[in-house]
Amino acid sequence: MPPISPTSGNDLELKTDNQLEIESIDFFVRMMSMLGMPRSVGEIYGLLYFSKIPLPMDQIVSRLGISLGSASQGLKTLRALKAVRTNYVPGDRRDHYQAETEFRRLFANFIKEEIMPHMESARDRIDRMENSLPKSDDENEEFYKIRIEKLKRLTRAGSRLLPALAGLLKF
Amino acid sequence: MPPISPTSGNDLELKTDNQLEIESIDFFVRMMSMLGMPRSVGEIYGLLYFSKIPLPMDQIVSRLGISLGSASQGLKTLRALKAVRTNYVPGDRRDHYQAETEFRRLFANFIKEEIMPHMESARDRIDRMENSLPKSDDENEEFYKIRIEKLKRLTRAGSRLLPALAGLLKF
DNA sequence: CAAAGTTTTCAAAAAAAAATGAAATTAGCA
DNA sequence: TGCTAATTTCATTTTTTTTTGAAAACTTTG
Repeated sequence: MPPISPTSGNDLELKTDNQLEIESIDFFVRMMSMLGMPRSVGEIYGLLYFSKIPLPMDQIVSRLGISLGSASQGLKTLRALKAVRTNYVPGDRRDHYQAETEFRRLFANFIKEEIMPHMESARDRIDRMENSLPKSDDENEEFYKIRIEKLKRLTRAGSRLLPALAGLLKF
Repeated sequence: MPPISPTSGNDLELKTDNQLEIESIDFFVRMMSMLGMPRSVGEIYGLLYFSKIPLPMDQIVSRLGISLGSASQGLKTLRALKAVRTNYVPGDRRDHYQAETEFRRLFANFIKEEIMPHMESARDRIDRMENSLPKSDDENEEFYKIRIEKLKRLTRAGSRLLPALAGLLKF
């Protein structure tokens, strides 16, 4: 699955261009995979990250050699994370995609979309733990209470710290 | 796959015990899975987290209804993360496992073991990107340089910030 | 409003990850 | 040292996730 020629350029540029693209795709495939994102999402973002011009989906498909379905689904994911924006191109009815390269914003969105919902349901589960604690105290009650308290502190710290984290990124 | 009786207690205690255990296992399965850990790892940690006494592997196996292989592999992972410690019990030749419940320490270890190695190889990959930049400048060189610079800042920020993060957890 | 181009959806296939179970290894004890 | 319990390893199976590809659903425009 060799990538198809970039929009501009002669052979030498092309080769160089591709080399950077390949490294970029490699980079983001790994980074995204750390964040639990599928390969295709990393590939798409990696391609767009070093593309000077916004690319339509069919170009993404042909350059990466992935299926339309993957591309569509991957772009949907990236849109949800606000990691790509669509660009209007006059006289072309395809959407043109461009990478959002401000990592601070990307990060903030990731936390909001992917992490925070889990924090909330974690709190619910801790509440349920408290309810399943016996009112009638047994010898272990104190032990259990301490463990539950630790979980509460953990989720509280997470809920406060994670959203603040993006702000700390002083690039 | 019903969990087998806890080491101590009558029927009522048992039931209550199990309820908390179930919630705990549920909680940690999800939390660990957010961090990319397999189900079994979350189950084991969740079980140990609310266990007052350290448990040998065969008890973990029978209570969770997982295989020996899973348990062994899961405990290996947890040991690598220092999320469990082994306990010596006189007159018993099995290892007894106990959960490390100080989340700050757990977190610090996770960052060190699971994240930092990736940051390092990310730097290598960025170096390779710079090498694949054409010396002979083309019209895009400036654009590429800026993109690469952003990646450098990202990895630098990550390498500084993440290890510091654990310290911020003021439980 | 029809036709062509574009994108989404989703059942099926493929790939990747995790769990199993039994053989191999290791470690404690008599 | 030899025996046995405990643990690890790893090829195979199972489960889960991701990708594919083609049909359905939109959308623009002639």
